[in-house]
Amino acid sequence: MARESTRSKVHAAVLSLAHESGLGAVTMEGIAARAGVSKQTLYRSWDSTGSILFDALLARSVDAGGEVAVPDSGDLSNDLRALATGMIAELTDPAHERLLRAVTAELQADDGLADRFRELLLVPQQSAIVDRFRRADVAAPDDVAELFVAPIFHRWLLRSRPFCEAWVTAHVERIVRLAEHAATPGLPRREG
Amino acid sequence: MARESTRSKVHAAVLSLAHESGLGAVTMEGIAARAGVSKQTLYRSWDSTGSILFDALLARSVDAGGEVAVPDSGDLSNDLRALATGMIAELTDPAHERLLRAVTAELQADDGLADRFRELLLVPQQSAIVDRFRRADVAAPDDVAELFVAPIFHRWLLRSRPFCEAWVTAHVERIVRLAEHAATPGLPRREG
Amino acid sequence: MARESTRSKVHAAVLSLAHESGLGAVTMEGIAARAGVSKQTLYRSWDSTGSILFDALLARSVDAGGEVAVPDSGDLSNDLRALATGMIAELTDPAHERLLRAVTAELQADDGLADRFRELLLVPQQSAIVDRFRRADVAAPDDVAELFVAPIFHRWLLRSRPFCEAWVTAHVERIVRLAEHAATPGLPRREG
Amino acid sequence: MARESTRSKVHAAVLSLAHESGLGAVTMEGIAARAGVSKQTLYRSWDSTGSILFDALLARSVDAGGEVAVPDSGDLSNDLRALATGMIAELTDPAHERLLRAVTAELQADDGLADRFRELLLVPQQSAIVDRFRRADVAAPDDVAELFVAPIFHRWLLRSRPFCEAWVTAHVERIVRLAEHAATPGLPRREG
DNA sequence: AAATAACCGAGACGGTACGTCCCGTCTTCGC
DNA sequence: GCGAAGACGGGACGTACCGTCTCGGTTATTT
Repeated sequence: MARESTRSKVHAAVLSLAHESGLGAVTMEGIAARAGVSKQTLYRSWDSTGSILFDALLARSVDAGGEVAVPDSGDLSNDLRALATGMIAELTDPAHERLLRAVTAELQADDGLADRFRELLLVPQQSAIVDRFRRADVAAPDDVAELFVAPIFHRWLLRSRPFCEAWVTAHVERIVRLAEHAATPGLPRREG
Repeated sequence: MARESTRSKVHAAVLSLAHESGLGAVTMEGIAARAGVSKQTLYRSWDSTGSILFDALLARSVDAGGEVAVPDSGDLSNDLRALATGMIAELTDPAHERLLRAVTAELQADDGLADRFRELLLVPQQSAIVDRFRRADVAAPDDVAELFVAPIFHRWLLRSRPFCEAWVTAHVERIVRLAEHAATPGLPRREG
Repeated sequence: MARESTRSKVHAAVLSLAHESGLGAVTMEGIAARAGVSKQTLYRSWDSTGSILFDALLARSVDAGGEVAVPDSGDLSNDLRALATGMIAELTDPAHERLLRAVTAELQADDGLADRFRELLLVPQQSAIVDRFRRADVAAPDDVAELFVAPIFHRWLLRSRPFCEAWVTAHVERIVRLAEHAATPGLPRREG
Repeated sequence: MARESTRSKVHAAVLSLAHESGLGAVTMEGIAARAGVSKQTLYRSWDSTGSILFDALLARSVDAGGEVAVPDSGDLSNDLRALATGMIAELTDPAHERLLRAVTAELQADDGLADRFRELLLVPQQSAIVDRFRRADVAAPDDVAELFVAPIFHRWLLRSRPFCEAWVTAHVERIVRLAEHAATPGLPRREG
């Protein structure tokens, strides 16, 4: 398997290409040229630009300390607001956005990639959020977490409505209200 | 602009190609060949396969009676359940899914296409749903409608979790509960 | 089929490449680049570098007036000497040799090319020589012509022995002697 | 230099590849794989597929008893006919032809290979034939031997005319006639 | 017998060329 | 005079070999 130096050269190349020239400019030949690597070396380790892109994202995420840090201050509202703000910041960060959209686009056509994406990035991240709800004794924490996260992705993926501070506040408030009503009744809750 | 017969031949060609051979097989040359039309004719009316695909989807949607029929029986829960089931059925219909995913993927890279998509397909559909909530005197009907729709798209786009009947029921119940609490208080509601 | 200007650009390119850089440097990509032509254009009209090379040689030969000029002064010895000297000059001309060797090498591996080569270049040339012998009333002119030509090619192809003036003279003398003995007896011969 | 077992494995590999898959299929990588040898081992001992091919042919020829056996029954005509028939059989033997053509093709492009080929295979073989003519007291035995051999190679290399029994007979007869006239006059000849 | 070197298999690597597909433009020719 | 048919320059695809270059794991001495 690929030498470590090769992998990192390739990762750097694909990230810079995706960032500066957009999605369509990410080609196997372009990556090879930018990384100073032969095409065969790419094909030995990856089977598509999507794989490389995903691998690069994953490596970066691992380097960056790995798991998503879900804040847990005891105040659910504040924590969710911070979380939402962070997610939005990451999704709309000009340095990342094109890259993330590229991967999302590839997911639509490549089932294998979608599987890896789900298992390695989506599930861990979502689990962390679910745990935060569970710690707040929310019933059906999976579903509530999804309800919290989905509108953010929806707006981003379908560009249906722009993000704004007011909406984040209102959204968090709605989710918290829902969570309270869904909280297991009769049990002392760690937080109010 | 293209002759009507040309447009329909092209629409038929692109739909059949997308359906039978997958996303990658939709090329300008392929469409031209399948439609019995010259490439120049395609380029005169469209600028990418995404445009053609989108145009075809739009035409089909118009032919099919146009707007999404949001049920309005007076029973919000039943109506939402029917609506959700219908959306899920359309999104996962093997005859359409590849096509819809193809367009979604193109949206990530093509801002102009994303704009047209939002204005011509997304907004009308979403408005109809918002209207349904408004008719039920739900406060912030836009946000609630989004909260209703987003998890469905989220599951479909990121393939995060499969669809199942039980989830639909629970999801609708959660949305309705939220809507009730958000309903403008003090006004007689058409439904309970 | 290819535009005439394309053909001539390609011919010029392949001839110059073969001349200056040797046999191995003649590649489809190289020809395309040198000719300012796309690879697809080459593949539309030819299936190998050998075909292009052969086509170029043929075109050049046609442009140059076509058929081999076999001298016919009435003096068989002198004519044969001139013919042999001309053939040797052409085969060893530094401007052509690599090119001719390239084609000869390709003939060994490509039956179709060998057929075309034989029919379009070899047979006409050989026929002209046979005719010269026939006009001298030589019996079995085909075989004698072959006996005349073969050693020249043999030395060239297998590099068995170098060419020199003395050998040419001796060779021609031997062939003429053989031809005289083989001449149809009892008939007045045009030449002695 | 390579271990003897390696050499023979490589020879076997290259011969079988050339035989079964044709000239183009003989590659360094293919030979290494077939022989169960690393590429580096090949490059340590040879510099091209042509070298290996030639080396294999040479080894085979040495194994087979080495020199060409030129028949010497005392009857020049019969001996030459046998010799010609043998050469033609070898050249057109389906088991060898592709291989021999491959080497001949390589000779056109590789001067060093051509030198080795001439010295190690061609000269010894040709000398044996020259000796046969010399024993028959033929004058200029080199040239006559060449005249005898050249048409056979000519027909084979340029595929100019097919081999047939009648031609062999006529060819031998012509050569013998020429040889008689060229025989040193006034000396008793060992044969008539 | 253990130490030491030479050799070898395996195969990653930067490259070049292959032959194909599709891009978007431009030209030709028939209805 | 419009439009199909398709040639054209170009760029990327994925593959096959090239010749070079480490790697370990034998072999075969050499001590």
